[in-house]
This record gives sequence, structure tokens and C-alpha cells, in this order.
Amino acid sequence: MGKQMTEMLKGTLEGIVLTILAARPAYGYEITAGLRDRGFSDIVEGTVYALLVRIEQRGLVDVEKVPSEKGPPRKVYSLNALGGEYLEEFWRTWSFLAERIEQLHSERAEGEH
Amino acid sequence: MGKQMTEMLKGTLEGIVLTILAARPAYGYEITAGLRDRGFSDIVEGTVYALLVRIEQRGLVDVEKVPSEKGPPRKVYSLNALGGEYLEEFWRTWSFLAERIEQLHSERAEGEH
DNA sequence: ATCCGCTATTCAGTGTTGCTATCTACCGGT
DNA sequence: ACCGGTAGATAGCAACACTGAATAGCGGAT
Repeated sequence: MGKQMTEMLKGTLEGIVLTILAARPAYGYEITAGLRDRGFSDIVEGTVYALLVRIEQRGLVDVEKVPSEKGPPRKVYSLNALGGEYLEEFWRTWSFLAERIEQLHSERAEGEH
Repeated sequence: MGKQMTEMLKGTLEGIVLTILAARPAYGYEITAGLRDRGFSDIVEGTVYALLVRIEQRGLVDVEKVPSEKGPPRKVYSLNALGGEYLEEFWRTWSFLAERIEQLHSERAEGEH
């Protein structure tokens, strides 16, 4: 993956995963696949699992172990109330930042000609 | 500053500063003030100086020492060719990411009702 | 029977980043 | 002599995403 993308994902990947969980509960392997489907094709399993451990430890998600037909049991994560609040703040922060960056982008575009 | 904002700035702050330098050369103290004017009010000088050291070491900017009327000499940074390329890739990466995140955001909005 | 492939999770170690806090330095005005 | 505004440097910290490898269960192919 590009270095710039790696750095930019810091802080946003967490929000992305929480948003996926807000739609419906999911387990790690499934989330990784979901990310691929949504264009985040270079995000690897190890990254996602580490992130899931973090958000679990912070109490943003509830976890349930569900036996799988294939392979080891799945850990199904679902967003809880605290996670919901956290996610709302994520979107506020994102909007704030994205607005200002887009503003910069358009200023730059005016500068070119 | 919020922890989420701190994490989100990773990777983007660099692009923001490079974009400011693309408009016109500037020195650290001036850039910090410019960030405040553009809404990034919590970014402190130490952060900016450290970033400037990094982009200088990577050869993305040229530096010129200019004596100041007040205080120690200014280090004026200007974007060079390599920095320009880097900045273009920054915007490509940003667009890619922002597009997908906004897509997620709108999906989420549809889910609520 | 054995190996391969898919599913599914874990974990130690790495590099980069932005923040905190503090220090130095120059100058003008009081 | 002192303080405030200007200007820069830096050591130490916490958080994050990535790399690479290991473990484990199951089905089907060889």
C-alpha cells in the first residue's frame, strides 16, 4: 500500500469499521471482505483484527462467539451505545476536516491556470 | 484537541502544509498562523516545526534563511518539483479515500429512518 | 492418508505520525 | 531590568496501521 494511504487511514479506518458494524454485526474475516468490496482492497486481515481488539477493549462494541461451519469460531462484533456515540463524533470530526481540506483544494485549483 | 482529530490529521496535515506552500513560500511561524486562519486552530507550533523538518529531510521543499526584523532569522520553505509530485499524489490519495468514506456515510444515512 | 486451500483469529515487532512540554534566541517598549 | 511578541528546535510520549508469521478447523483433491 502507498505510504500516504497508510498514514491517511490512521483514525479513519476505525470509523470505517465502526460504520460497517453500525449497519449490522459482523466478524473480522467478514469485515475484511467487506472492506475489499468497498474499494479498500489493500487492507489486510492483521490490520483489521488488531483494530477490533482495540475497539473491544475500549468498550465500543459487544462481542459474541459463534461457532462456524468452517474453521475456528467467529467473533461477531456489534456496535453498542458507547460505540454509537463515538461514531457520531467520528462523523463530526470527519466533516470538519474534510470541509476544510476541500476548501484548501479548491483554493489551490483557483491558483492554477 | 480531540483524540480522533489528532489521529485523522496523521497523513493529512503534511498535505495541508504542502498545499499552503504550493500557493507561496512561507516560514514556520507564518504557516502556523495560516493554519489557524483556515480553521485548524489547535495545531501548535511544535507540531508544524517537526513536520517542516521532516519534509525538508525528504527533499520536498527548498529552504532559505531570511533575517527577520523581529526575532531570530526565518526559515522560508518553498515547494520544489519533488514536493509538487508528492502533493499531486496526496490529492489523488485523498480523493480516493474521501470518495469511499462519503459513500459509506450516505449508505449509513439511508439505513437510518 | 496426506496435502492443499479456504476460513478465521492472534500476536510480536516496526515505522510514522502528531502532541506535550520545554528550551533557546532576538527585539522593542515600558 | 523585565516582559511580550516573534521565531525555531527538540526529547519523550501515545496511537495507529503494517509486516510477517503462527495457530486452528474443515473439506476436497491427489
